[in-house]
Amino acid sequence: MARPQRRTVRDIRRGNRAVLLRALYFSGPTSRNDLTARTGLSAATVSTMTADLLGENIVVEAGQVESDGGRPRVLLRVNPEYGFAVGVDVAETHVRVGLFDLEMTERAKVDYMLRPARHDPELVARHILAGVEVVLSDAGVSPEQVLGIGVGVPGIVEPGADGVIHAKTFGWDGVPLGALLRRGTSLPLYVDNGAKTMGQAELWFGSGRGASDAVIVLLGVGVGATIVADGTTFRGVSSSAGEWGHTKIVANGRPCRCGGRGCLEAYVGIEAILDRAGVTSRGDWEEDLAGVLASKSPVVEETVTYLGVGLANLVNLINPEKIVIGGWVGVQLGESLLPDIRRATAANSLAEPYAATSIVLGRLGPDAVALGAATLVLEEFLNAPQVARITAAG
Amino acid sequence: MARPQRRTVRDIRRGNRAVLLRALYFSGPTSRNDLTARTGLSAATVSTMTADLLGENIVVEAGQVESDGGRPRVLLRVNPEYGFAVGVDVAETHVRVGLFDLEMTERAKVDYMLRPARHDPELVARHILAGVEVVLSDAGVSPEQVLGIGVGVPGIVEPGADGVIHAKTFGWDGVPLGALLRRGTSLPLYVDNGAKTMGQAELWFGSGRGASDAVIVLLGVGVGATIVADGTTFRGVSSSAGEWGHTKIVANGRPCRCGGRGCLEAYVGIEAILDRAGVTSRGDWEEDLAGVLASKSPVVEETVTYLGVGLANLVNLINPEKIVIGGWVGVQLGESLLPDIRRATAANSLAEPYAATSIVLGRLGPDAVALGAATLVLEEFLNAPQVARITAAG
DNA sequence: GACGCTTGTTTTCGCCTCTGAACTAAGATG
DNA sequence: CATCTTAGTTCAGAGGCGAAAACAAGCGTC
Repeated sequence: MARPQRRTVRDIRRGNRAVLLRALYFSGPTSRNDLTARTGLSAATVSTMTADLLGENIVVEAGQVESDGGRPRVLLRVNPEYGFAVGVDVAETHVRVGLFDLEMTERAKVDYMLRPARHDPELVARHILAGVEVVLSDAGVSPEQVLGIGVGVPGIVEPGADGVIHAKTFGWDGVPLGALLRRGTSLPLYVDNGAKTMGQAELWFGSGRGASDAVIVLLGVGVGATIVADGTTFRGVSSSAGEWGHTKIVANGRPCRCGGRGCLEAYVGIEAILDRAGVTSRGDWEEDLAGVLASKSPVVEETVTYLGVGLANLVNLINPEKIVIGGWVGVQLGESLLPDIRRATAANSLAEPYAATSIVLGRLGPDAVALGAATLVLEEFLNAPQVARITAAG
Repeated sequence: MARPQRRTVRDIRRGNRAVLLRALYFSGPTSRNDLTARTGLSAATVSTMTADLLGENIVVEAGQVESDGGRPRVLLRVNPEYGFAVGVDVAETHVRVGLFDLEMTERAKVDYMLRPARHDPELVARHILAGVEVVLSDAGVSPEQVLGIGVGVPGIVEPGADGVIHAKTFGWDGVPLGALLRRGTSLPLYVDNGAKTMGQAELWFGSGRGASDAVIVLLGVGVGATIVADGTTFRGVSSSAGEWGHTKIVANGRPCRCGGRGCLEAYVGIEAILDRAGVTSRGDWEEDLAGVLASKSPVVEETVTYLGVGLANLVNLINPEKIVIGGWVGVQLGESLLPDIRRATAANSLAEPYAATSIVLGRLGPDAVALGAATLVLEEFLNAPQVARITAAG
């Protein structure tokens, strides 16, 4: 029934430091003066703390701003090169590895194609480890500068150090990807579900920015969601919360590749849409979907309705401030049909929660999964900037 | 993106005091020695803090326990009579007001019948205010000893001081119940949805005890849920999260009294069950339901299936550690059909989250709503024991 | 250009909290 | 009654915060 186990006077410093660092990160270049206002800390505390951070090279000066008739403000910002984060997207058809600086600017990236149905865990792990070396050397960054590696994968990731993955549709059942990777690197690892890392990206840098209660849905080959409660991704007891794609919207409905029936994914996943439209794919799903959308087939309207039902269930159950529709299928549908999707959602929601929700499209492209994975590293950095690193660097 | 705005050294004391008080409350009579172990605080801190609490009469001694060969331990407990909480249940057919001590023992209660379709807000408010006076005088408790009044109501309660309620099925649309009550009392008020207060009760004192990620569902005339994430009730952006009864399980299905179609409530709410079974009620729904359950009608199996779908959606989306089935319909169904309900849920859930969930029956009776409402007061007390009160009392 | 005015940043000082260690309390044992 | 054991209290020290004084760095004015 709640477990805030705060304790000693040192925790305060740590906590306030995190607050300050976050303010600095998200407010761009800011003066100490602004920071006192933004954080609620006293000027004295801001002064000593920024002095620490400057000394550790986590924060750097960024020019001055004249203030009418007084001492000019010195602007401060997080040093984007203090450290780097690797973000990895393990998808159905490829493994993508990106290197980001602390501002989440991509410095290098590399892709490895996967032959469908060839998702050998060892191979994937080798791709990732090779990719890390490639992006580091491409960008001229040394491993000591890397704060961690975030990995977004399909399926359910067990909590725990081994990063064990269950992804039925991927052919992975109990694959300890984290352990496999740890054989090749000693950097901190963060393995998470890809829909969640994409959600993290949209929440921090995309359409979800600033929302504290939000749902970011991913529509693609699979269908998933990230539920954000009070600013934090909601994971549930075994980290599998958000399996929206396999919630049932038609009791005893269409069979789904998960083995169940009537799942949302069996109506609005790309394979389901094409199947229902009677399209036999020649390989390019995006083109196929464009064709369906252009055809004015009744399947389009049905899809919108089903999607509306799925979204409405989120509205009623979660009562989010914002719903972000992401994933390439989601964006492609949304670009032409967003008003219809909103209408369908409204028709199936209670009035009050619907009125409190805005439904928008994601605005990060296909790199969102890798970006979000890197953001896991950033989040950790902002929460507890390692003093150990600093002494090593200094 | 998270807002832990901790600040000064005083917050530590407040936080640690709350930790200590909670440990004391939930561990029953305990020695200071035990408390150091339970809270992680140092013996010194426990000593000074318990001295404070004893001085304020919030904590009292409760005997001794000999320890083989040393100084005996002095047991401490929260003083159950330090203060009292009023819990109110505003239901379709009655208003119930209960007075509880800090141990949540009911000291007095009173009921007021409501004629169906006669839910005049003024009348309800008068009943509540009258009820408070009655229970106080029955129990010989003075208003100064009351820490607050919790009220559980149907429908959606807007966040804010006025306790504005939207309950379509109740005929209330924008009723400021909080404001109405404040005209007759100056005690702290906590107005919340009845399904949520019931959930609170089951979470703190019933089958949900100890779970930090749980869902407590209420099946009765209406159908709702309390979602507990990390020990805290999840409310969403406008406090309406948990409207499980109006999530859709059959796209375009049976019409629901909310105006929508295919809602879970339209299949497993009591009216829906009786309607689908072709029963014309003669007024006693409990008896009617017992009749349907005894009849071996296929409606029973269907109901279990629909309920399983609804529960499975919670399992997939929320990934709770525990699902508690409450409400009189839920308990009546569960008593004979729990294994079937579990089976139906398993059939519609993903394997991993289902394996992590246990589905159990609620064990608090029909008073759970009022008890939970009073628990809102208790929760506040445990979080921030008012020093103002103390100086006034001492 | 000296002086005051304004605004931003740092330093000083007092107060608060926690903890470890020394100390006191209260019983058991022989 | 001396000693042992366990429980609880007191004290000194370290670390943290905020208010306010001090310092810094410009502008404007006479």
